[in-house]
Amino acid sequence: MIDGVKHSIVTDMEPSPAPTPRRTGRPLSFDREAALVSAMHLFWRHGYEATSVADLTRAMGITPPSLYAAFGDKRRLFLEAVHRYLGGLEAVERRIAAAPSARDAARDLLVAAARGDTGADTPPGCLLASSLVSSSPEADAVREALADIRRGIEAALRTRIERDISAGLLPSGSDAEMLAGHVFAVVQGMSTLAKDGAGRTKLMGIADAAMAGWPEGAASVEHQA
Amino acid sequence: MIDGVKHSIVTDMEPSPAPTPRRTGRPLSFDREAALVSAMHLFWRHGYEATSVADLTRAMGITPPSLYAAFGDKRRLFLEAVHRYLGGLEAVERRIAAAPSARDAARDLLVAAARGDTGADTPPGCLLASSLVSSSPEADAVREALADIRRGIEAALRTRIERDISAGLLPSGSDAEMLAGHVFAVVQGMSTLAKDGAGRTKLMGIADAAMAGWPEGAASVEHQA
DNA sequence: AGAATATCCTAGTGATCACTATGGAACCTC
DNA sequence: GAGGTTCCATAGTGATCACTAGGATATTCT
Repeated sequence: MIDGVKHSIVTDMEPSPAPTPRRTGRPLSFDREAALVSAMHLFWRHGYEATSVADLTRAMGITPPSLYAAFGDKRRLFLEAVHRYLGGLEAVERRIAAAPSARDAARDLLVAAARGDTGADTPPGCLLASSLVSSSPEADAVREALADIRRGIEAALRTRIERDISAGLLPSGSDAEMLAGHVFAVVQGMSTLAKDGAGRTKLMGIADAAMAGWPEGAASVEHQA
Repeated sequence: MIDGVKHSIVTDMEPSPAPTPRRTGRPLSFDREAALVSAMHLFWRHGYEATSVADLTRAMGITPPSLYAAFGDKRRLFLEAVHRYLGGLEAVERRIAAAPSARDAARDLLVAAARGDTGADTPPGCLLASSLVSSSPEADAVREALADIRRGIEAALRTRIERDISAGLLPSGSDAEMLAGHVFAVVQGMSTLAKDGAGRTKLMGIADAAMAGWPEGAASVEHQA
């Protein structure tokens, strides 16, 4: 609970205060969006702490003062890159909520992770899962912000599962927290496997194996109350 | 394939060259084993890169020259801590090979991970899974050594599964690589969840959920050839 | 005792860390 | 153009990084 981080889906630690379009003065000499994407790729490949500001400025093609003027500091740049990575945090959760069934939501999440972790033009693994799992004390606040995002996505999946249980589409004995936790653990784990060299075929097979235990219709189930 | 790391279970990058008992000279003024355990806990909590030599010497109660004399350097100290963490690398793989069945091996691995990730007197998460997933270029060799250990354990599980398939204890259509990969992904993922705050009850439930899809006896199976 | 050996601590190595003060340059509105 | 505003690059800040000379100290061997 460092620095007053609340357990909300939208973390307290917002990236930058919205880049309001300037009306006067010298215009930006670089493409802010392209620079952000470069930074995202660097964080994606090397993680938060192992990516230095010098690395970032080199890849983004700007000098340190420009980086700080445009993005605040390394921490906010990273969080903005994460938001950009997720295509907007809310989009992920909306997509889970809008899935035809909890099973579809779970499978979509696994397949999207398997694909995203093994893109031909992107670093292996998942930015959200692997860029900051262990941290030094001074990066703990950033880590906690990431954990908050992870917990938010997991909670969205759990909520979706609970909805299907209530609607009778899943056995009433199903444990939504464990089902969601399992799927989410696989998503996290696939990122490490991808970084260790696993390819898309393998991750897709793992997604299948993970879904094999998904409860069938509204029949008997092993965790009966 | 940095620095000639081979894909063997015992990595090229050995920790220290076996602490041979000295016969003359000033004796060690500290408990090498206790110091190693202190270092292990620090790496466990903060990861490889976020743990500085200054942090280590403070926790171990020794000065930098003593650390370097006793353990080589930070990299070798870390790898020795990992070996110590696993209770000897071979022990893990021997245990997998010696399990009564592949199913037992998988379940044991998951339960051991759930327990190990949530010990009352140890940091949350798994040293092997979480201490070095993303790395700077100069730590890549260490990361690759860790990945080698991870792949070795996964391979041991896959081999154990293949044995049961050959023996007819699992459906012949079972895919050993995917089953092992799934279990291993869950093990990795549980570590992140533990670091994000998940407790033992939750991780045990996830272990159950992961095993729910394990193929039954030698009957029909969905991945039929 | 004296020689040999190995560890001890103090103090520092150059390199890199995230980050910024300063002042000139480029754009807007007038 | 003039004045105001904002971005640019140069050049640095002190702190920390992993690591190590150098000389004193403690133990064993002869």
